[in-house]
Amino acid sequence: MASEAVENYLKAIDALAHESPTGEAGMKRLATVVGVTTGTATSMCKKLAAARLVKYERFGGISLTAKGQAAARDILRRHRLIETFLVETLKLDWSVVHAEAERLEHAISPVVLEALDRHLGHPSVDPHGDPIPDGAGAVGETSGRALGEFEAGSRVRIVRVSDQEKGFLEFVARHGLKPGTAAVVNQVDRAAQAIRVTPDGLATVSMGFGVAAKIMAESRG
Amino acid sequence: MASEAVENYLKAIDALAHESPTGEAGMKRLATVVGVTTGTATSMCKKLAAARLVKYERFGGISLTAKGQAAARDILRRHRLIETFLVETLKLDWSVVHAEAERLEHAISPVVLEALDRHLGHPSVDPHGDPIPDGAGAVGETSGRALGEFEAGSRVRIVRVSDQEKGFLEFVARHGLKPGTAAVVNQVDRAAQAIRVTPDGLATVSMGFGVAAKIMAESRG
DNA sequence: CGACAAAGTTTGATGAGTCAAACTAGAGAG
DNA sequence: CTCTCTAGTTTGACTCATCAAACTTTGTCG
Repeated sequence: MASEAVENYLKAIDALAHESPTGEAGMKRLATVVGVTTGTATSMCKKLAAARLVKYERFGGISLTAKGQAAARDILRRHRLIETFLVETLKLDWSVVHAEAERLEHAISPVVLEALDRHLGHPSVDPHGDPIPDGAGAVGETSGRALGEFEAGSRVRIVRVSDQEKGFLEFVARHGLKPGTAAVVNQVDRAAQAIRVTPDGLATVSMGFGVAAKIMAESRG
Repeated sequence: MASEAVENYLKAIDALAHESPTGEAGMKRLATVVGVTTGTATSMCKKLAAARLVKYERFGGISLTAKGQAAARDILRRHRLIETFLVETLKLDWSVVHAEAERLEHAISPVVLEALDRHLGHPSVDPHGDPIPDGAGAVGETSGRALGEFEAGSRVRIVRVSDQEKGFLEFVARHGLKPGTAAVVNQVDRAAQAIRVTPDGLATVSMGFGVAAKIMAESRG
């Protein structure tokens, strides 16, 4: 198995590549995400390239090889199953489970992981609505559009939140906007860069486009 | 928090000190248990002494300070709660959980640990019958005598097995001698260094004194 | 006592992962 | 076309945990 450090780099490269249009990660961002200096990130990328886990050329972008992708998906599976377990079984607050899973994901063995999966009934998404890769590494499609992209008056169901930042998650939970919740998009004010949403049976919430972009929903007839 | 390596040394010193009449661990045994050379163990002991976790003098025995004991009990609590969880919640075979817990115990945070404790209903012993230290570090008394010390004909209840070796645990499970089981000690043959035991409703088992010394029981009327 | 084995210690080196700081490539502004 | 800024790279050093091998202590047995 890859070391803890290697796993963290792979996970970060995977995430950055997914959110970038070019499908490649930049060294500066990578270093920031992993929490090291750019020099450290550069030398680690060389090692990862030598191990055929990433594609890397001097001053070029960084991306995962097939082998690296497989490893990243495995880490993602561990991370998301652990998060699900922490929320479902141990009843921990979903705003803290990301950090906890970050530590545990490196220590859990395949045997324990599969037992966890069984115990949880083979869930397909984690508490944030992110898909859990299956044992073979296949990841379900991420569905839904950002709340800010709906028309005023749309009836929606929230399916996913795409940020693990504690403050954001607490905001979402406080206003009852967790995945699974039905809601109505009352207003989309392009000039004010803000929207108003009413989750079923709860108070109406206002939020800026920045936040609305991180809450994904699908239309509900 | 102490590093993973440090935690392993503390755990090993604690275990060795407990099983030694002098209450101190020897360097050779310590190195073997931790899985390093004696040179490595010596230098680590110096570091631990500098951190006031162990008492150590050149060519003298090694023992834990109060601070080291507290740390060791904390690790033991994590280890045993995790083992209990793996058996009780995830239904893993008790002969493998020791190794699994060994890895997870270093990654679990206080928040997750206490949630686990709550989920399990604050158990006082782990699946092997070993006491689980409470949050304050207090450890219950280990009760019971070795099976080999009973008189022939004693009706007993098995309370603990004091070895984590896979083959031994499988032997115990195969013959239904897990903690909690009621049994009768049929015969204690001092000359043959062997005993015969019949667990309630199961077949009679023979075992040498060596094995019998690792199965602890208490009298049952 | 003296010799020897076993236990313990020291030393020098290694690999992983990291940082700070000096340096280089490339892209956009004037 | 050059200047400058930013991203990226290189280098040298450091810490942690480790090993192999040379060396020292201690205790035991003849």
